[in-house]
Amino acid sequence: MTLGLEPIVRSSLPDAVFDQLADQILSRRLEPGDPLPSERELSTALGVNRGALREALKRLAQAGLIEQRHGGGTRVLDYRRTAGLDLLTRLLLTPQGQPDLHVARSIMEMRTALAPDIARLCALRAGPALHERLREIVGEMREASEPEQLDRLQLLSLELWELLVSGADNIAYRLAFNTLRHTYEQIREALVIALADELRQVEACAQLVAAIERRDGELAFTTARAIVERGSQGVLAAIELLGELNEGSP
Amino acid sequence: MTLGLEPIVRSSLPDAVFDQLADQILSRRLEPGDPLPSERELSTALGVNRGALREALKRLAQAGLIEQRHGGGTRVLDYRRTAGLDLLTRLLLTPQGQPDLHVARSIMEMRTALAPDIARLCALRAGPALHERLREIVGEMREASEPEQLDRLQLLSLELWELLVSGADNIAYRLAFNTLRHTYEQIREALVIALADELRQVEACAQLVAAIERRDGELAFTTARAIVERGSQGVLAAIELLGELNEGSP
DNA sequence: GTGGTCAAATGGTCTGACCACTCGGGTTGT
DNA sequence: ACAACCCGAGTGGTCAGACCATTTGACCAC
Repeated sequence: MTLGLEPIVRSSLPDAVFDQLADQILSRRLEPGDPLPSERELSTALGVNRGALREALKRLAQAGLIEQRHGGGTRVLDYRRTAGLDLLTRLLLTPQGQPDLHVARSIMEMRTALAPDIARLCALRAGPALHERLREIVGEMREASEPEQLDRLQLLSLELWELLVSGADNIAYRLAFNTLRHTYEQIREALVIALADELRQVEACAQLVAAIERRDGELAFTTARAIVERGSQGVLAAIELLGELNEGSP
Repeated sequence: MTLGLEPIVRSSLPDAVFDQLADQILSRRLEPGDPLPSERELSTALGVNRGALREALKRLAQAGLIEQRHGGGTRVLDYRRTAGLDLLTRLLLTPQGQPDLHVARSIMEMRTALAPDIARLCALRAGPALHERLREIVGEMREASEPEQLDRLQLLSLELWELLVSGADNIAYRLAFNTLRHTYEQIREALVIALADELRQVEACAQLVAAIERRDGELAFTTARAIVERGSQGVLAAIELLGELNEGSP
């Protein structure tokens, strides 16, 4: 029995402060170079303890959004120059909860650039144990495609790529994949539809796995590229359409 | 007059705590699932105030290394599944200060995958203002290559890629580039030597810029790929050699 | 077994104080 | 008039101790 229950989110005080200040900075209401109010001012203004505020500020500093100088105040940084990829998770959704099209396009492009190389390295480096698990996933994908269950196909696709990334034995790809997956999960439902074409390519996935088992890096590369481009092109086209619509009604 | 002075690092208490715990986790001395001592225990054990400790823990949680549960203790996570790309900065150097070869290889591979697409997008999207600045950089590169100044060539190369990333108009690439640059700067001096072959390709850079000015995405892609592969192959070969040496003397 | 109750341990928050550093303006010496 | 110095206000950094909120598991009643 599935009730569709979701765990209750109990956001802590520092989290709330972090969210609020991060939004102010990312929306350019606080511009790079601007000084932040003092910790004492901020804590009273936000109605939280200074300790809680400081935990939030430390996180903002780690994220590359602000810079604290002992005795010299706190300034807003230009996140486009100082923040790392992890910030993507916060950038995708605007404070109003809608996906930012420019960010979405960026993610799709990055995915298209990385996925083929991940498949290629996986073909070169994965062992038989991983091959076995890849075959299992493909088997489940086939099951989920006869009476088409897009939801399940999406989860299986994620699992497949999880395995491919593991097999690629590249920690940078592994971590970047984690970041992309976090952003992905924020709009998972919308992406089921946008990526439907890609998710339906079960046989292409089977070919990809076969190429990997034969340790054919180049074939794995091109096959993966074909799979991923199918989805990306669909999403990019949709984004372009939406962008033009938005221009008409600013 | 250049004295080669470096700014004095005044690491704060939370930073020191963060470093120490992060090293414990990344070196697997604390394994995923392991419970961390309570905040009160840790703070007395480390000799710092609980507030300072908490700021460090918050950062560890944001980095995806630990998970705090109100009332239920704090556990170590599997950073390979939960951390984002930003962690790369900490992974490259072992606690002893030596570069981790597996991480270095990963970074080189990622760079090789991203750089060509960055150049391609830059060719498609950059405007004349950027073209102008690109030409300037190439000009300076030529100056720095007659009596060969590898140091200066390295800085100019970084500037060039900084501009290319800007021109690509892709926030994901932008942020990933920031992360990679941070890791890069940690071993900049060693990389001057390892990437010498790549840095010397000033004329190839000129061709890349020319391709971008002609808005020829495909040409920019292949030219950039050629440039970057030159350096990566050298580094990868060196890494393989060092790896074999290490196996002989564990 | 099932469910309720309670106490201990843990993380979350608060208060108020003091230390360390930066910065700008006033002072001093020339 | 100018430069060097000094000092105090303001800021971030650290600390101690207390109380609140939640989890957890042991214990108990049914």
